[in-house]
Amino acid sequence: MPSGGGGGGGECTIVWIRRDLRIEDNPALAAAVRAGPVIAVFIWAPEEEGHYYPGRVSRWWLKHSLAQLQSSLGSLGASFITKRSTDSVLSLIQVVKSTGATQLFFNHLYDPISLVRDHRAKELLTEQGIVVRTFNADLLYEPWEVNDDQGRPFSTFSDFWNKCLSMPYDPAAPMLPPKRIISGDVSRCPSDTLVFEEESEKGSNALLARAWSPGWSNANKALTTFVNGPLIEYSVNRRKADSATTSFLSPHLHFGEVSVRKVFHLARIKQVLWANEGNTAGEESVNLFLKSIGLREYSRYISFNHPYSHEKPLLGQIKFFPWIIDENYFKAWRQGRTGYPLVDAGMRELWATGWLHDRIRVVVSSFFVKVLQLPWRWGMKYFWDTLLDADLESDALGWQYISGTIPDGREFDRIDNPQVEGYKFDPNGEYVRRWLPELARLPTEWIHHPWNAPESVLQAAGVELGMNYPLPIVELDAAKARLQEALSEMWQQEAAWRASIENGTAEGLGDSLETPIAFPQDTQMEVDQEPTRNNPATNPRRYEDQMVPSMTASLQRVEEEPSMDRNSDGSSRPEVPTDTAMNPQPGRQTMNLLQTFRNNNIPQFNINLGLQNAHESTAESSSSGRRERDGGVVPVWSPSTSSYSEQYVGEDNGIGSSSSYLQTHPQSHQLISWRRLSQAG
DNA sequence: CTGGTGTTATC
DNA sequence: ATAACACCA
Repeated sequence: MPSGGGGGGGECTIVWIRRDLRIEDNPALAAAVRAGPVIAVFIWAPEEEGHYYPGRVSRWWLKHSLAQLQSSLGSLGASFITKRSTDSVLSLIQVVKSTGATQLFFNHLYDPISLVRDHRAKELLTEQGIVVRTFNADLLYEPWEVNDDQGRPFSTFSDFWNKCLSMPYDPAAPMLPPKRIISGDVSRCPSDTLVFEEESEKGSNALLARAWSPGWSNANKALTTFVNGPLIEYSVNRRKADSATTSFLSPHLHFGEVSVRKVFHLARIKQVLWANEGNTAGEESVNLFLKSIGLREYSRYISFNHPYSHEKPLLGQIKFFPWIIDENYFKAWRQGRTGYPLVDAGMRELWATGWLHDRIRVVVSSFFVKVLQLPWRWGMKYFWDTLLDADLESDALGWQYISGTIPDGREFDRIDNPQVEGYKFDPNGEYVRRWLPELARLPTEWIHHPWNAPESVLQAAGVELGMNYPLPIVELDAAKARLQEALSEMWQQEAAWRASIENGTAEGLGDSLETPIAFPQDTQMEVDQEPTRNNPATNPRRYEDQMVPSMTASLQRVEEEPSMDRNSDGSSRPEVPTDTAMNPQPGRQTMNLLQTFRNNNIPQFNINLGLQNAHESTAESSSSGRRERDGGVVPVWSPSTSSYSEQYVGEDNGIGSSSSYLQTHPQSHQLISWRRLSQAG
């Protein structure tokens, strides 16, 4: 061990590593190295995530990524401490005390739980006399940097992204990794052994290593491979359901194994190159790829400005939507037994591999919300549990988009036709045949709508509808009709709610309806039967394995759900002072969030950063240029920063609308405006 | 030029 | 679903 020679009883800096598992372009690490002796710390406290205890494949990734980081840090000379904890902040304090460290540096995160935890970390450690500095490592621009002409946050993606692409200063250039790190003294701060996978999960996890290589250096390889290969064809290939043409960077990016800024810069370099060659297709490919990077940025932006976006719709009308609470639907969807081949193929792939092409994610989630009318949070939770790149902010954005609950989301009344989508994304049926062996012998003509196939064709293909492959769980026409009914009920309820607000009666109606539907509690989350008879029998347990760990974890805390919501509900009106006196339940995670919002006016966000030099290239100048922006502020959501939250009803004041449904429901908008006027006057 | 038809994207 | 866009007669 490189021991604490340089540190000598203190003066060292703790770098708190989280989802920034890299040594390259890691601003907190770089700054710490510059400041003197360094101790890197990783704290595993999954219980802090509440419902969002990481799923099996996600934990598998983390385990391997962490191992690689640890060995890299070790070879640079740094010590790496790992701690098992149920309270990260307390553990941090212990680490600081036992190492005599005087500084704590870490990089920003933007999910709701981190916003609260990191804020608390900063407060408590500052109280202890520790210098706390935090940095932007996860985004091209901090959420508070990207505003419209009036200094307000954008509410649509395209506006947001256009602004990002035309900022007066470029995203910071990526920094090189430190050449050598002097370690602080860790002799009095032992590490805990971290356990990321249960015995029962190991078999299933072994399969993952065939397809994926976690870790920062593998992330760099994946990036290089992509930028030098598939990127140029990205635009042409993006329509294919086969995932072979995507960047495969999302899990790497989720864990911060590679910096988005590096991704951005490398892609941009290629773009300039191709533009000079007159390769417009290549140029366009980069635009499209960067757009998906932009969506990731936007998801953080949304999460920062609306910290409940992972559980509450941003447009509030939807809270009156009569969801169909049907766990059999839910189960059929998870098992890939809906009777719609493209949907089922996607769900089987997700189940088996933890991966899904973005297109297919849209197909299956849209089916979930619009055809099955299941509550979107269930679907999001399942994605969380099963996706290798599960990411709270990105997934929340995705599901809200599909559900039509953000201003630029899909229309409420739009139902995608899986058959049509099937021929679009999988014209030859290869994808369906790969994941639905029971349909493998069906001719392409019928592969996406076997229910229409002549009996003779089905027989020849060995398909028995209702036996080895289901009939459609819901007919599309029926789904359309049912959706229309549900929507008109939603509008009626909304109108009634507004009317009752005006009368000053029935104030609570909206609240009671808004209680989110708890995640299913049944133990039947595991698969109770073989999904298909013909499925490859190579590893029949695989299906069960996939299900058990994650959903079991959610079970343990399902009972907390209602109170959690009450909290979130209270915080949704942070501007209303009378509310502050109510809901005192302290000690709850979300309560902390609530308290933070209320007690904390941290409006120091709109720092003008016009001074940024776009062309810093060395670590030194780069971070000194960045110090002002990164040095002190821990991102914490505060009502004062999002004046435009008024625009959303998510926040209970019933304002806000997407242009698309404005047109179809002008009366609703009038009511809203009227109410707004009456309030103002 | 113009209207008709087909294609594509929508976070 | 639908609007923007391209292409064509």
